[in-house]
Amino acid sequence: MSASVDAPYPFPVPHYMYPFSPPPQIVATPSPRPKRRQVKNACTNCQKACKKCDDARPCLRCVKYGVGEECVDSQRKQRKKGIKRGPYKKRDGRGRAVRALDSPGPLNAHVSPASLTPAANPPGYLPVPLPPGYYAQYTHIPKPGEAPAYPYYIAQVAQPSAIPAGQEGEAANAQPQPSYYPIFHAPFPTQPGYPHSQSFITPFNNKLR
DNA sequence: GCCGTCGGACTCTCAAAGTG
DNA sequence: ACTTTGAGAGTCCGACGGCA
Ligand SMILES: [Zn+2]
Ligand SMILES: [Zn+2]
Repeated sequence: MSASVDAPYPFPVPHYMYPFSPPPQIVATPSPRPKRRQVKNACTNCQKACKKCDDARPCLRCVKYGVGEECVDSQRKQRKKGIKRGPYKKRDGRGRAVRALDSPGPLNAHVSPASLTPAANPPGYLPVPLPPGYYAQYTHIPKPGEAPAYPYYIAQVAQPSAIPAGQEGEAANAQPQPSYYPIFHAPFPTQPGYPHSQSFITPFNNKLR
């Protein structure tokens, strides 16, 4: 069904990844589906509901349901240590395929740089004209005395070169301090009927709700 | 139409095992 | 020390049903 905050796209591209996704007609090939991107930590509400979260706090979904105050990161378990494993199968040459995404990038990273930059587009999608180092994200910037709203922002993210190889800066000290640049605002926070009634079209040419 | 629930496919992370 | 592998732990898609 349609467009809810949970599944806003007609195709499986996370909205924070490909904000200016091209209209369907220029999506060329029936490509293998682009990789789904996950947030590092879903908030407890989204986790409970098994729904998509985002990196902003409060997250889009909590804001939508008016429970922004309850939007907190879920606790992640520590991985078990000391688990013994059998010998590995060597997969070299032709059979090697697992993490070899299509490009011979830096081999030290399990996290493909492609997943970090806007330069990477899933197969079948055209590049979008975003400045390097930016990708779009829904980010709520709370202002004192202001009701929660749904501004769209372009969030500046750390350049890939500034990210420690292999890790996306999950350590607290590696966390970039992004600055946010408002590009435009979705109209509906002040619209009557928000959030439940009317759909609208974002300038991204994607229907959000 | 919206919402909540949930099974399971998918993704991410990182310790163990392997390599030089 | 560095790289590779693979599985644990997590996210969230998509189907479904209930309700207004
Ligand atoms: Zn959330
Ligand atoms: Zn939340």
